[in-house]
Amino acid sequence: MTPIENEIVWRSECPISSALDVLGDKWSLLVIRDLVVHGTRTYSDFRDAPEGIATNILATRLNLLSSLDLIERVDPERSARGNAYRLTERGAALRPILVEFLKWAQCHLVDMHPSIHGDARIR
Amino acid sequence: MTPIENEIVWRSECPISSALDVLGDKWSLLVIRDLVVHGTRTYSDFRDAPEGIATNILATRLNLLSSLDLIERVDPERSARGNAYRLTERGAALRPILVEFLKWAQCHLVDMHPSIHGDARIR
DNA sequence: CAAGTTGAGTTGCAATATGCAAGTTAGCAG
DNA sequence: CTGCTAACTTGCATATTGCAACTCAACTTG
Repeated sequence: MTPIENEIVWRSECPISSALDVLGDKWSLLVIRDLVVHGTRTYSDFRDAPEGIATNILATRLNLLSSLDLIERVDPERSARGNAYRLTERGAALRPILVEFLKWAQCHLVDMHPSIHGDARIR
Repeated sequence: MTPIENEIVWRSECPISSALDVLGDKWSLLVIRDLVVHGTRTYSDFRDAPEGIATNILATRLNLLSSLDLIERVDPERSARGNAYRLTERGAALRPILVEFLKWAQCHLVDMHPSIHGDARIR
């Protein structure tokens, strides 16, 4: 087990910049998306999502999001195997961000990405 | 002038994933933020923002966002010098995403980032 | 209970992307 | 036409991502 360095470097005191210091990459919000859509997800569920996240990236993201208290194990007592992840309250509060991304993409991305799913909804 | 490769690789047909294919990095949404807050910004305005974007990154982001029609020059006829950028309609439609990031950060990031600006508003 | 299978990661290394400093170019002011 | 400066570009060091292979512990099957 590597002692993971989770030091976030805050680029400024701007809240938006700080949110992007945490979530501003291609994968973190997709992990959150899967949890918003499905409620709980195991490691292999995430790994098998259509975007194809690499397993090392997945592991570091799950660790980072856990250490920031955005996600947690469904059963903290049990071992990793079969022990899914779910959103904490703080993580669930990211939902409106995903909703706005969804709305924007459906309005403004359809013409540059023809096969985009134009009528998806977050349940 | 380098012939810039602007090929976006779409990881899936999911709209949220596609939005992150475009905007999922630490800098793009900060450029948008500056334009949402200030209306127009020149190259040096962006460069001098507190987050300290490197000039090569800034140049590639401005090119990318322009080619995606999220931002544009205020005066398309004139040369670069003093010719600010502004949001297109498509870019301005990103505002609600930034608003949700702001709200989330102010609620949930204050305790892990003490000096965050807790009462900022997007005008 | 030994052997195989599967979930949940690690590790090593190649390919990209980011960060930093310095250099270049083209408008403008005088 | 000379110097100043905004707007980039380039080169190179460092960090992050992506891919494939490997480990390891937890079940499950005979």
